[in-house]
Amino acid sequence: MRLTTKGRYAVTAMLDLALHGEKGPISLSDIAQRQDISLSYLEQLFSKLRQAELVSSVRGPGGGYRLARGSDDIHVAEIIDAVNESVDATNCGRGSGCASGEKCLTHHLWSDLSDQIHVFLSGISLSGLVARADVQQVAQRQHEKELAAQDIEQKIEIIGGP
Amino acid sequence: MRLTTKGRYAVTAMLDLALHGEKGPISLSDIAQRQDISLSYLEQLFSKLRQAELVSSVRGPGGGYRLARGSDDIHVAEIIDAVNESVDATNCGRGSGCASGEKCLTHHLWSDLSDQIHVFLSGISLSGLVARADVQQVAQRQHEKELAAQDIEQKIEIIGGP
DNA sequence: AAATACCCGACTGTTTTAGTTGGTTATATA
DNA sequence: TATATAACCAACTAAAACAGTCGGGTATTT
Repeated sequence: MRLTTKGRYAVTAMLDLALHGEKGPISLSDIAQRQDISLSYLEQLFSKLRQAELVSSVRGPGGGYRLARGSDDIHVAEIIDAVNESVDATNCGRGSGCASGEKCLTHHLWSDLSDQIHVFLSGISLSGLVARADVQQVAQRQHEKELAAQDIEQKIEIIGGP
Repeated sequence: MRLTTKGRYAVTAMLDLALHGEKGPISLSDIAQRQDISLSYLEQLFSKLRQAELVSSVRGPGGGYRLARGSDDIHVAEIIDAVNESVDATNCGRGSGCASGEKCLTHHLWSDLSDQIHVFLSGISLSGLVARADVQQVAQRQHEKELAAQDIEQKIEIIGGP
């Protein structure tokens, strides 16, 4: 179990899907704009999320991604594991001949704690996060901002588009 | 809150202190041998652990480090935070003008979850880890290994030391 | 005086992050 | 059927973090 900003990006993007994915697939460029993440980086992350069968994709215009399962059935631990690509658990099993548990003792000390963290994050679902009041507040603000941006775009179009 | 092998090293080393620190200060070279971590790297980590006032040091021969507080009063979250040097929380407050919470919304989404993880790890103390049966088993094995190593050293000395 | 062991800064090689570039392929729509 | 959209894909880059090394210092015990 590893926790970096990469996992944060993935969780944030999935949370965005859970918040906006009701009416159909969401394009990555939408998520990129709303959550301020580079589009190409999102593509890399979603490639992994798709391999892990956490999302499904629809190609072509109007396409995008949607959650592969219900938001109550997707948990934070899965998302983080999907983008962090397992990483041989610890640096054991290499040169030190750690087979049969003879050496490599530090490994056990940590992996035990790591398991606990994993169990903890497996208990937090996307719907659980969505239900939180503060998250809804943020989503609301993002929605208002989006509308404002669309409004500006329309006005530009009226003044004289390409 | 970040979770990498760096934090694992720090927690493991602190656990070693909790296990062996009863009879006096423990030298870093002892920990380096037992836990198979580079001595110089440990020095860097303990520099930070000392700044965070999680350990205190004794210089000179017979010196080393000891826990600054009781092992029931030192928690995993503190240790990890100490070596990961905070990292401006998230990448906000830089170019995007995230003051007053207007922008930088993704930040809130994540930091909320991050807080939960933090609270969770704040509930796990060193003494809590020490009390675990499997940890004691590992410590016992390490102790036996240590005795065996000392035995070999003695024999070498008898045969003809420097 | 000598050995121990903390303390400190600078340096190195490797891996991971984060992002870029430049495409190809599938598909809805006009 | 042409076009725009948006997923897909691979290779590349800059910057940071990780893990460790090196060469010194300083305090303290024996």
